[in-house]
Amino acid sequence: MNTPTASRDPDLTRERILEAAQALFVAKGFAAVSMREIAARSGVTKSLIHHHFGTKEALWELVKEQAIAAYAESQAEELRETTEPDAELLRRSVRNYFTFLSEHPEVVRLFAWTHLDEDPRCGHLDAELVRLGAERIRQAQARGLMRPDVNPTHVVTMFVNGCTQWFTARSHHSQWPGIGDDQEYIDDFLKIFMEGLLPRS
Amino acid sequence: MNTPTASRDPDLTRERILEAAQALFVAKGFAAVSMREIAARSGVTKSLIHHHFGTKEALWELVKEQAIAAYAESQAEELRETTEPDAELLRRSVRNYFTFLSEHPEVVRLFAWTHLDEDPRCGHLDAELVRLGAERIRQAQARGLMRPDVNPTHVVTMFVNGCTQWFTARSHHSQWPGIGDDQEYIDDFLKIFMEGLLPRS
DNA sequence: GACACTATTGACCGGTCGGCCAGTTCATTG
DNA sequence: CAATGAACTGGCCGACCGGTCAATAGTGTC
Repeated sequence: MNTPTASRDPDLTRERILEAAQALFVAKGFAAVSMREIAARSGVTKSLIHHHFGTKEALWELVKEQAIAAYAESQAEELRETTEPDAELLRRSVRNYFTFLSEHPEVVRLFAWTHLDEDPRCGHLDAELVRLGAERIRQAQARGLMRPDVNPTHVVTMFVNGCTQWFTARSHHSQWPGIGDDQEYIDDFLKIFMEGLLPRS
Repeated sequence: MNTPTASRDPDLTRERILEAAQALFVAKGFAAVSMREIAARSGVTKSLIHHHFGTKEALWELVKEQAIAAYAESQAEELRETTEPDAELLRRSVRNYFTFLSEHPEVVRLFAWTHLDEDPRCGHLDAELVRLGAERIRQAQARGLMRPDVNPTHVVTMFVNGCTQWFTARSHHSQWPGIGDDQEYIDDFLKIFMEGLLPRS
């Protein structure tokens, strides 16, 4: 029988441990989480976590890799749709990126932890994605649809930063007077960003 | 005599402890730093740190407050110069903000840690600064110098985010192909940002 | 039904943690 | 020159840390 009894299901166990570890690491970071906490939350023994994943570091790396993989896959899918590289495509890409982050706060926080660790791996993982995005900007520039006097990679960086930091620093600027919600912010961001990218008349 | 001997100078001692604590907290965050590390780095006993600052949490809060205060003071000084609120003022403000962050990486990192702690205090500390900045944008809009169809607070948020995340996520996008240095990035950022803020013809 | 294998447990290890406290040293005050 | 109080030290506490290990309990195979 390939349906394991409820009492012993290593795959499910691994999954439960990973879920608990992700939730705790996302909330408190690597150093502030103990293996005992993860064990308690996932309902297994600490020893069992070591049995399945080795060290605490290895578990942390796995959690990060999962999040980065989810991010990379989502963005790769986005870029796979080969449309004419024009302003409309860029506007849609920004909106999709923004929506993805809003729906995956765990990715946002794990990225933030990773940045503070100065772990460069997530950088060269999406380098290819950025290269593709920048290439499309370059094409749009060549066709006269966007101003040619800005570095295409900086255009990508600017929109990624504008979206990411909105969610990362939410607790910060949510208290600023007059600030709007997600939709209002990204709408204003796109107004300024897209208008600023147009070629000068 | 009011010049204390070198052997016993509580003010200097406090300062040395604060310096060591800041360096370590900035580099590794609260949870990953031990009181013993801070003691070793500042050349005093662990007990003495407790004597001067109480608990580890209190020391952490003090380090954060110092950084936020340095930031707030720098920006308040910037806004105190009452010039005509036009596009040039905004451009200069962005450059100054960007330069400040590049010269104070410890502030950038402490802000990032604070965001992950979801500590809202830094948000309502600079709320007044943001209010002032947004007010100037509003005036420029009223005079027809900037497009009126964007939330002034979002304009401030957008430039703050664009600058902050550049330094926070440096280890990330420094590996992206074709990325430029600080000056090249902020130049391109300003090209797009300032152009996008102009009123439509 | 015997066997091998792995998931799972609980006890245990050496080490580090933040904090406390009794005692000592020093500078100032009257 | 006491004496008061703050600066400062070293040792200690109980709790918790990540990790190991031998033993147990199921699971699938011949």
